[in-house]
Amino acid sequence: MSEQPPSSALPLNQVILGDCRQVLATLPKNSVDLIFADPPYNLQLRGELHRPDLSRVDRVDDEWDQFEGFDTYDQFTEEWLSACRRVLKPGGTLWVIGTYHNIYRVGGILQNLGFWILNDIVWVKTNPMPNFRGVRFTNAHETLIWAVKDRRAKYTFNYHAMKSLNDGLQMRSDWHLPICTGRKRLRVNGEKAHSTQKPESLLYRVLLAASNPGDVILDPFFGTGTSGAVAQQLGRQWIGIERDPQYVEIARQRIASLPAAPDETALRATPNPRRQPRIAFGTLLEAGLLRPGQTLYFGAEGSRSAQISADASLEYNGQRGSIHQIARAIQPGPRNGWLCWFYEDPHTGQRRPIDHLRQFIRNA
Amino acid sequence: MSEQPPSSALPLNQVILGDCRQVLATLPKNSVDLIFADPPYNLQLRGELHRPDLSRVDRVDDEWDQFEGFDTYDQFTEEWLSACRRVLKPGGTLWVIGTYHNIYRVGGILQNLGFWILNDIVWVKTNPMPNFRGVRFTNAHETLIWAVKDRRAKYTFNYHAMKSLNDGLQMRSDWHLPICTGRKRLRVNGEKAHSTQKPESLLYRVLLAASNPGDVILDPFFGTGTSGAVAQQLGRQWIGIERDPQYVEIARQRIASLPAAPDETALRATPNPRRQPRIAFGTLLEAGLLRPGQTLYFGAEGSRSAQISADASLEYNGQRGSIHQIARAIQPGPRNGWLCWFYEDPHTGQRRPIDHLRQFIRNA
DNA sequence: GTACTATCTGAATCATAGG
DNA sequence: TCCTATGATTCAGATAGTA
Repeated sequence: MSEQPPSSALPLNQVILGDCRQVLATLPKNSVDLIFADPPYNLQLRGELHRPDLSRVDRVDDEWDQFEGFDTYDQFTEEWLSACRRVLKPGGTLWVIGTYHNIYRVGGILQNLGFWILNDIVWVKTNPMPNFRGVRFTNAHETLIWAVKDRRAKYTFNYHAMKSLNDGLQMRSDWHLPICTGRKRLRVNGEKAHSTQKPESLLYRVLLAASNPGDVILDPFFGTGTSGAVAQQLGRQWIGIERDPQYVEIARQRIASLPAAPDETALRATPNPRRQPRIAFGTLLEAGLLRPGQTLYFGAEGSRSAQISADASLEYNGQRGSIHQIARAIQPGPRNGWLCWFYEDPHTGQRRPIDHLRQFIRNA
Repeated sequence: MSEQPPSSALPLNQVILGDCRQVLATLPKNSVDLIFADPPYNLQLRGELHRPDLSRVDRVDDEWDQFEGFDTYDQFTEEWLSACRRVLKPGGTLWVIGTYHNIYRVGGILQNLGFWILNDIVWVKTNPMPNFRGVRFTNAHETLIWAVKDRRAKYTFNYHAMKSLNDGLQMRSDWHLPICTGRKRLRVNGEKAHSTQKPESLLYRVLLAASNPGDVILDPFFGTGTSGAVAQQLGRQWIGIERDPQYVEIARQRIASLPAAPDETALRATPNPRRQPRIAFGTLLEAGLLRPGQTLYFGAEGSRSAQISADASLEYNGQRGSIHQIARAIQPGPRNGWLCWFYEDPHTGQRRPIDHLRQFIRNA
């Protein structure tokens, strides 16, 4: 769980009707853990919402108009990305999904705003729509960008949960998932309710990877509410912002009809192995497991050795320092002294790593 | 074949030493059919990285990848992209490869310059380097952008060749190919000659998809010349531009030592779509296990033989078709081409069924 | 020659708590 | 902000060496 959000000020688990640029300005800054955004592809598509004559809008072949189109889209993009950045916690992360029509604009602008890209992910569609005219490659993927607000801040990544989800191997940046079809596709009067409904499997992986139960998930282009539905089922809090009243209504009904969230044990992701309490090397002396003057050997077989001083420093060829420092002096590079140094078992005469003695302390 | 290039003015099949921004300015405009560009990625790596076994990762720290910031990188990008655009024919296409470090800058800028994106392609690596610290997703892909100079112009896309290469299914925007390792990786004194050498299979697919024999292929960041080597083997003309004299020398030697290009019939792409076996025969070509123009023998001892075309079809006595179709043409009845056709082992001279190579791929 | 093992490596924005 | 100590962390494939 992340640090406590000022959740009293947040309209949690609600769909808010409005343009995300204005709505986001009303929310407290540094209050959201994760933002998932599925923005409109370009200005032309946005225009389609207002003007019925799609073909005219689509026939932008004049170079100036084209540039004009990019300019307007870029401005829109910069506005909603800035507004998102303000409400994110420093270690909060942004996910944006798009295609080649818009993702290069979005990616460049979010970098300019100071977002730090952690990965880009390709959603490889197992069942994409073919290219009917045979003039290009089948457009079989979409791209997600995962970025943190502040490069130096600690972000949430449930590494072990992802590894577990991927059958014991590290989760990779290519996700092979089917598109949303069949019963999962929301319909109104037989027609699909939203033209770009994302599959819940995609959001499941995003939220499981980069948030914890109780975290606040915000979606500035909520549409029919896939992100909210998955957040609800995964025990996350959510905020949806959507401009279209019809979508808002569909999303509200969709989420209201969900079963109650599973209990918390089911939601807990594969945890990181618990951090072991820190034990100082000197503790081994105090416990009598090693004594001053005793010899430690570098490696299980090598001949190099050092003497333990009463203050738990090692003495080696006139040098003096911690088990880590002396190990690095012998073999430059990152060294964990606990694994480098061996003591001689007084009974068997065998060498054992001093890490065994530390385990002994920890278990006691 | 595209319209006639003013090839007299072009320095064909040569590596030119110099900065591509200056060199491109000396070439005639509207003269090049396809540009493949693998620009510096601007990786911005910080400290050293070690594997869990404490071995050090040999990072990309070449001088050519150092930029002061996004501003400098953007300016550099705009300059080389503009210079490329000038020499391209109106229907010529540009391919650029990159990762999230740079591809959003590059993609945005090329759109601003008037390039029209046709597809983006993800090269999904079958054997990427893992994320050793477990703090992100394994970075398992790179992105290629395919764009045409003039949106209204006719560009080259060998749809049926791609379909044939993909075993009768439309070629998709996700390409699953291994990275360049082992013997294929050029070395100097045991060290890799170039830190970012691309696999030939990737260039093979690019050039087969978007160019025709005789076309002029230009690479402004030639490096050790993978694009030129593949162009040569596919019967395309090529121009390489490279700043580093060492890379230039390596590339020249590499291409000079190639076998002669196969004849033109072998290179002609299939005019008609065909049916699909389970494993694509074309994969053997992409993997470099067989090459265009190579001879296959019908049976382990017979004298009948056929030539392999670049799009993985066979040519036999003026007939053209899949390994199965041609096998049936020779011996009517149900035939499994994988078991009928034999290749000659280059070392032992023995004939072996191509099914061995399929097994090799399957095991790999 | 074969089978098995050990070693090496690849475009990577690769840690964090505590003093 | 910097420094130090401690701990957490890898997959596929090729090659070389050994039995």
